[in-house]
Amino acid sequence: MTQIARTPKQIGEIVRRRRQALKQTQIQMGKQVRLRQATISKLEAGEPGTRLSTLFDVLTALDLELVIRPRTKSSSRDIEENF
Amino acid sequence: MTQIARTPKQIGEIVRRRRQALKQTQIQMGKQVRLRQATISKLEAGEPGTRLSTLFDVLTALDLELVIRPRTKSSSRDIEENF
DNA sequence: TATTAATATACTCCTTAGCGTATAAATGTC
DNA sequence: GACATTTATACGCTAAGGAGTATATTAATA
Repeated sequence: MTQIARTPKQIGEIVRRRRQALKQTQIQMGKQVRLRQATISKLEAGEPGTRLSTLFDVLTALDLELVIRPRTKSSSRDIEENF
Repeated sequence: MTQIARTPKQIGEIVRRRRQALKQTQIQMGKQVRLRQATISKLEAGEPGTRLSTLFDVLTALDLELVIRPRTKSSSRDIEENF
């Protein structure tokens, strides 16, 4: 139930899966939080330039929350991969 | 150790506390991930327009990871507060 | 309190998100 | 295959992030 996201692409995937699990369309979601269908499409596609406010709007619509925590041992060794 | 962020401002606070806990300056952090000191300053201040890529860069520098999960009962009742 | 380090602002430039609107391209359904 | 629904793209436009650079403010500390 709790998924780690290390890149915008991963966030997009999580959002998409959740939206589909809730059986909602991008348009329906967009209406709830006043975002265009195109905007949601790009977020799900993993656009790195997506704004934090947009992400939070979407998380709200999907009843998801964001948690920040120290990287776990198992994952922290791939830090360099991001650069 | 694991903190919930529901707004850009809360993310900023979490980032700032973590950075200070690691005894780093905004400049030092910025060098690690090629971000200007000013950019980090704005993120910590809670700029809603901050880009996802910027957030991930910062989380990487601070050895933090982002988790997405369904809202907990205790917190889900304030969803409307975001709108 | 004088000085130094750290953070917040400012200015110009370039790029891009997100808006409205519209349509192409997939995907589903009969 | 035909039609409907959903998602991906496109165009013009406005607003704003982040770059470089520089400086004003605000802590820290001698």
